[in-house]
Amino acid sequence: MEVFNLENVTIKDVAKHAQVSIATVSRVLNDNYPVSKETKEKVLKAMNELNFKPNSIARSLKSNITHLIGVVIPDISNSFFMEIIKGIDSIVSKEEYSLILSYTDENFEKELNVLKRLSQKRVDAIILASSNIDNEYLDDLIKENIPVVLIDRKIKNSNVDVIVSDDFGSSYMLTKYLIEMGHEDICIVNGNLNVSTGIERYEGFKAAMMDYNIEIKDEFVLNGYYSWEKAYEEVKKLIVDKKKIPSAIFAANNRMAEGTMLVLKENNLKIPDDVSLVTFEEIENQKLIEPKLTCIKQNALLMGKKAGQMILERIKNKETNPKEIVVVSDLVINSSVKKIN
Amino acid sequence: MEVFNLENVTIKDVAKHAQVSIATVSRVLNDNYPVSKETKEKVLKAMNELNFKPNSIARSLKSNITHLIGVVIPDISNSFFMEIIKGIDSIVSKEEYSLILSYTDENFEKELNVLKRLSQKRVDAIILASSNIDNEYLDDLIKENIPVVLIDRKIKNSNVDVIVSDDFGSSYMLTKYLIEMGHEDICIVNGNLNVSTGIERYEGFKAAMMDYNIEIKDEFVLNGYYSWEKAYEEVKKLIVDKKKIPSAIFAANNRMAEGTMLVLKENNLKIPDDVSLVTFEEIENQKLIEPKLTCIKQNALLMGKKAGQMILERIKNKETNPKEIVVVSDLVINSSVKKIN
DNA sequence: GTGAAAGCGCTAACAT
DNA sequence: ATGTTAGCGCTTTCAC
Repeated sequence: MEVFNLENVTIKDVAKHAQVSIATVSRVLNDNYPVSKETKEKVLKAMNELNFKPNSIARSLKSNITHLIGVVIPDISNSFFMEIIKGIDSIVSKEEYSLILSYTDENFEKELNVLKRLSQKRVDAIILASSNIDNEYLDDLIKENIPVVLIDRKIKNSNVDVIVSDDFGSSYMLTKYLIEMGHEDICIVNGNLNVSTGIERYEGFKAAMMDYNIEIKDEFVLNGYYSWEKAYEEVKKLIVDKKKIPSAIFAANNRMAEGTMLVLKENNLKIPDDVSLVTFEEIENQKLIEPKLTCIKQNALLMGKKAGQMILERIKNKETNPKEIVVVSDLVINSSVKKIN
Repeated sequence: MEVFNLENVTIKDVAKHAQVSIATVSRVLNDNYPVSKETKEKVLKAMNELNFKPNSIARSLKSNITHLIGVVIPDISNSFFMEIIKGIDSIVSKEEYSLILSYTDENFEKELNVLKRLSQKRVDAIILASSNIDNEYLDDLIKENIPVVLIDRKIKNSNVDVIVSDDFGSSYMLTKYLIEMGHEDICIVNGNLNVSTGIERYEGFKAAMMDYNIEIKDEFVLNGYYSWEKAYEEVKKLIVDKKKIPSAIFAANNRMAEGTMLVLKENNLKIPDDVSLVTFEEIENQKLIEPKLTCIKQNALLMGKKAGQMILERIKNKETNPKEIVVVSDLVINSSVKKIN
């Protein structure tokens, strides 16, 4: 009785065992060229007996296909991005793709490193939520023929597929809602202003304020960089140190809304009685928290699915024109905004 | 002026351009054999000019090293597991490893598929939080010489590295706390009982109840399978349909505690006045939720870091004896348990 | 329908 | 110090 080395069985071993050539083994493996029924069975039997597993690295070397997609997001703790991942995975895993997940903590240096690593790994494509609106490295990826789909965040002068929400429009809508509820002393906790979403949400806010002829006070423009901690600090400075209490606060994402909410809670400021609060994207465990926050709710899962579909198309056909898809978001009105007058 | 095909520059191209042999190029690339200073510079210059990027697939084929680590977890929405990922990544990314992230939704079928895919991808190692305490496929991985580190969840008869919390002990401690606060009518919302943590938490609960001579009522043993939705349903059945209200509820993980909490909230049952609630692992946005839940808090980040260190050691040295590391958890006492009598 | 052989990009043993 | 060459496991062209 022969003893087989189970560790590294190659088509060569299978060929020898089945007494055929390695070409034939390859053919039954890929089922892409005619092989007689008997030979096929012989080979299949041999594969089974030897517990053969094709080496996908060798395959990749020939084919230049790794079945790997790099996903780069800023924040792995943010359920918004995790929903996106779920969406992506639900589509691409059907076609046997795996995801290399990397996160950048909104740090552009880190992002560049991560992208380089992914390109060296020869991933078939990259899905990116960049932490900088200027990203020249994107051109390198294009040159290397690695398809890129941008998700959530656009990049200036890029000529690639994009999937975003209507950040400007939604932000405008949310601000308008505050204004129509009678608020004027509105504080905005901005996101990362090096990022398209950060910019557009701020622009949407400013546009609404301007359209209603409401002045934006400098001290009410805070910079939270999409970070829980930073938002907490900044809002605390405003409310505790400067003792300025706006009538409403607009948090440009969920994490910052959470940080803001904690400041309010710690200082016994009731929402909406003392301060109103709205947020761009729902916070975690919204259902368990009083009051429920009025917010823009994005469809992260759908965004992820669209990205998955797009990237698969792009892998198959690199030459079509890039598309921009805007996934609509909802304004969800809850009880965190007080009506004034 | 020569025009270079930037897309696929190989060491061959570099060699030609620098007028040296490919071996020399390889040597400067790896810096592992003596090369004269001048030659080195020539080669480096050529690499730069051609924008050469080594093909890591070809490297992998020779070396059998992919610099890829597969991470398999049940739930990508659970911050506990995301913390673990952060811990792992913080260690292994220093050594240029990337993570292939896969999740299983507590579905063992899916887990097997995912593991197979990872093994075909020739990942250098796998970090696994299995959704089944019996996992014979583990033996296959071992045979294929893929190191495995189990995290959070043990597997029966496995002879691999393991990093867990003291589920039994912590569960015992948490239950004991409830009992010493005077509770007897305690309902447990169990996790997945095909999983070591699910079993051990339940065992810890039973042991404490037994030690204090308290009977466990059948109807108070619920099965939430570590799922938010399932826990919500089961607790609702108990409280709304059967109208049985325990004096305290023990949720065996954070997601199930959240589901439980929502049932209580929807039915106007106040914690801790009407029902006490404790949870194994802190819920999301704990700080914003009233009341703060008394809980076991695991050190997920540390668990991840340990796993990262272990896997690196294991990759370097496959032949040492497997270790089991138990990371201690804290009992965090908050205000969700009413003192009775 | 099947086999022989070249080659994907790189590493490393061997030769000089 | 540098070059030549075999070979990692697979696919695919070219013969037969």
